[in-house]
Amino acid sequence: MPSASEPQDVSREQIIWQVVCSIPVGHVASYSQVAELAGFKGLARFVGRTMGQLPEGSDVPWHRVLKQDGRIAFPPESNRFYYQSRLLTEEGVPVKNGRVSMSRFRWQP
DNA sequence: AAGTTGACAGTTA
DNA sequence: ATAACTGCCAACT
Repeated sequence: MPSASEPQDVSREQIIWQVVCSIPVGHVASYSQVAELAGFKGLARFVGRTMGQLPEGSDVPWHRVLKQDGRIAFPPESNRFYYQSRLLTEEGVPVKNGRVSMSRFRWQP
């Protein structure tokens, strides 16, 4: 029996991370896309908030999740912005001006 | 209980 | 293309 103070949406986070883990290398998805695939259509912000709770050493490819227009969600010039940009580039997804071409690299399940 | 926040998105100007 | 504004909803104060 889980303690009452434990967040009860652990399964929701699991579902979201599972969807993110299914994004193939070399492809990306938007927050809203992840939300919809996870069965939480319209909850893009919730997906973003959930991503923020990922531990640093996680296997979840969080860097493959971008805004709908292909921009990185972090503030430009920030450390995380550059980090995500680097991870994507190393995977073969070019990032120009903090942005990925969704028409080319958007994951289509 | 009420107000604020946010790794978002869509519409309008 | 950019910016302002609105809608959204769970988590947090």
